[in-house]
Amino acid sequence: MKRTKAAQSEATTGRLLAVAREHFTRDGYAAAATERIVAEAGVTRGALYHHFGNKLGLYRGVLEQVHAEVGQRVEAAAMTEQDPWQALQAGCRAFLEVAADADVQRIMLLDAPAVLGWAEWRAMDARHSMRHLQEQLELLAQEGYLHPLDTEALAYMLSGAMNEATLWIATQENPQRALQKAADSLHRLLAGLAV
Amino acid sequence: MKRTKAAQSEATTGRLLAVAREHFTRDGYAAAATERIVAEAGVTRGALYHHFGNKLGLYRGVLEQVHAEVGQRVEAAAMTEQDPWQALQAGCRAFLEVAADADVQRIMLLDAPAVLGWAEWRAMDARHSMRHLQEQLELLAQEGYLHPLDTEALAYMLSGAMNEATLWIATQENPQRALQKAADSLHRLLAGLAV
DNA sequence: TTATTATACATACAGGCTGTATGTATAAAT
DNA sequence: ATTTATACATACAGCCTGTATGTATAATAA
Repeated sequence: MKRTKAAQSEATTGRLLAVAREHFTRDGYAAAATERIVAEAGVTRGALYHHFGNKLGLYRGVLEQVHAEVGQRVEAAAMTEQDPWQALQAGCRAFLEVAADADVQRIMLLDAPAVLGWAEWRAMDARHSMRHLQEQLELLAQEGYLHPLDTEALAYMLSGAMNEATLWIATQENPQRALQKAADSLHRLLAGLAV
Repeated sequence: MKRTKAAQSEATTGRLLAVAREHFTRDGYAAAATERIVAEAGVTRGALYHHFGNKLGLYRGVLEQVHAEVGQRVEAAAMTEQDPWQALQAGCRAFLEVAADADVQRIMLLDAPAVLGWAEWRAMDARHSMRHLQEQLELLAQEGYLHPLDTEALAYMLSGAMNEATLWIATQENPQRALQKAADSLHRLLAGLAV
């Protein structure tokens, strides 16, 4: 069986990313051993270091996937609404639902800031989910719906509030109910921004 | 020179905590080597494991200190105001200022959630800073100043917003100005909660 | 006062994990 | 057909944590 190098490479990196994602979710970054990841992926650590450079590189790859998925789903939800306010609300609500996944919580919210540092973590987030949030806020501001505030500061604070909310929701015995409470609270907070 | 065991113990744990705090702040939890910490503290790893059980135990000790300091300063600021709304605002503002310290940012905000897990991190926070926040919200709710909302959900979201805000502020070239922007935004968000 | 016990460490060792250096087979390019 | 580059596998060195064991001294009991 002959395979092209590109195909071989893609197959290996794909398996590594998939297995690593499970391990990073279940064990966390520190306790996830590269030896166990590569064994489950059917390769050796040589392959990992060839494709990703080091353990951190593999983590970046996984994190990029998670961020991209979250960003897509949030954007999709926001785009169903025409009214800017409704779009913002829909996007926020979608985030609260999407971020309920264990992968998102452990990898993207809990470990990533400590592993990559806040700046790199935020930079990656900015390329995906949070960019939409700030754009939406700026749109509202330009159309005069918003009190005169710094949209950047606002975006970070709202993002932080939602991140914390999803982690809180996940610990509640009735997550559905907790989600509603968080959404209500968020709704009220956003209401304070409107003129 | 004869020393009592209790005094000896206190002196050693004190030095270990002080040195560890510096290392955890500068290097982060993962990269802080116990060997280097004990060397700088003038003891061996035997002492560390005797008093703190393991590296995580030492981290818990440091974190408890940081949390306690932050909690005290926030409470002190809040207590200067009589009006519940003013007290809440003052406490929030104080937190934004106190959490500008590198120790607080790296240890308490960035690493702790990943190292201890969200539940234990929040439990420790609840015993210090966040307890005041929720109490204040409940006070406001009971006196009818607040829209009917879940104060627990609200407390987590506001806490998350402020945590993120301080980390953002620290990256801005003009932190003083950024602090003001964040405080303004927070003020507006809180305004949405009032009836 | 003396014998015993418990505390506060120091030292030595074992195991795990990351990163690097090196070797090899095969696809791609010349 | 030969050279080169890619995609790995293997072996090794170094660091770091936790544990097991030894020891001196303060606290306690007899």
